[in-house]
Amino acid sequence: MVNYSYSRELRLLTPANFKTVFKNPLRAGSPQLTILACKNEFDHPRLGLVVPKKQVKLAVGRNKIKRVIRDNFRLSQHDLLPLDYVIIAKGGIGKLDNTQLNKLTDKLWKKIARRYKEQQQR
RNA sequence: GAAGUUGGUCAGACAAUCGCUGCGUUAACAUUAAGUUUAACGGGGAGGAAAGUCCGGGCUCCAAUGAGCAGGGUGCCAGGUAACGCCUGGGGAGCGUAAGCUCACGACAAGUGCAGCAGAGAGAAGACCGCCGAUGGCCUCAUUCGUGAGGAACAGGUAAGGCUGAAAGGGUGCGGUAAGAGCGCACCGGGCGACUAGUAAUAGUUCGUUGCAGGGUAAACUCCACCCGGAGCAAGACCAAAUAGGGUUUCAUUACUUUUAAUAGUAAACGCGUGGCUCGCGUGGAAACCGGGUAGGUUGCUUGAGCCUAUGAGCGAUUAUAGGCCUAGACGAAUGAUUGUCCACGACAAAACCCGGCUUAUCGACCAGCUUCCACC
Repeated sequence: MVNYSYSRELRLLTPANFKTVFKNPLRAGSPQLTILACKNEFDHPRLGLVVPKKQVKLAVGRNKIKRVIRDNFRLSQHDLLPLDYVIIAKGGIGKLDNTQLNKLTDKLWKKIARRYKEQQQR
């Protein structure tokens, strides 16, 4: 059976982890979300989330976005390339409902996978 | 039944699948500074405001003998409480037919200040229009030469009426007067002092006294009474790598003296510039122990002024006793996602050391008390 758990190994835990991703990232964007990705030393992907207070005012809203994206990541973790991902929320994300948000993240996973392959071929 | 008012309760429900988190049990693994890591099972897992951070406390560290000053806060009375700026009951004022609601409600007669425009005058006020002109003077007439009558309004008197304003220095009436005026009187109102009721704020169709004495503003300074040490869980406590660095001891090293012998003793050095002094630069070994402490980790961290029920005390806030219950504890931060069914189609909004309040936001649903109106018996 496939393991869909979301343990601590799959998260970016310290500010240092985030910094390394920010330094030299691959980008895939949309008006509502941006994904940054970067190689890591593991054979599994890791996720970090950034939802600024500026973009989503209420704590309830910020939590909801994080949870939906996190769950999406958890379920699709085996299809993703083993990279460190940082997802940044942008303006207008609060207007999306859960299904829209899921579709959008799926799209961006594919997009960033394509970019990564292009870079490797070069 | 309608409208209103007060208090309280709830905060979509159910099922399946996949997760997260900490607790308990079991198993495996590891034993390095720490029961650390992994797996399985069981039973927990946001709010009435978790919010704003506006008050009050606990807790922790720092400071401290107490008191005062400064600064800040509170402000009718009594009670409740760990405490409060909160709550309860009472008084007063205002609003409402009523149930009920609202109030920053100490002192402007301690002192100092402030008040646009208008208005004559705004605080021991003032005289523009007005009223009077008794008294003194002026003019005319009469005269028994003492004065009398009339007039004007110069001096003067006055504040009734008008005017201005949010507000004009008790009100109404009668007397009084030249005209007026608490000038006098009656009634009403006010002040002061008793008395009575009440713990008190305060009240009184009570008694006496006082012509009545100066309006507002203290969220103006101020005065009076009472209260307040500072900083905060990133508080604080503990464990503690790697690397660098601190201290102590021993050994090593170097020089000199000594000895059979690094055996013993003394000094701290050694190298280079430079042969020596001085000066400058560079180097200064090893081990053990001690202390501080960074990364990181543990703890503080949820059993508490706790909740529920019953009984007693109290108008009530609350409290006493007995019994029962354990109800989130994260740290890149859990409490979710997907699908399905149903309905009244789900508001405001998420813990971060913990409590008690206040304030603000909020789709609705339900329960109880009370008031007014209508209908029926």
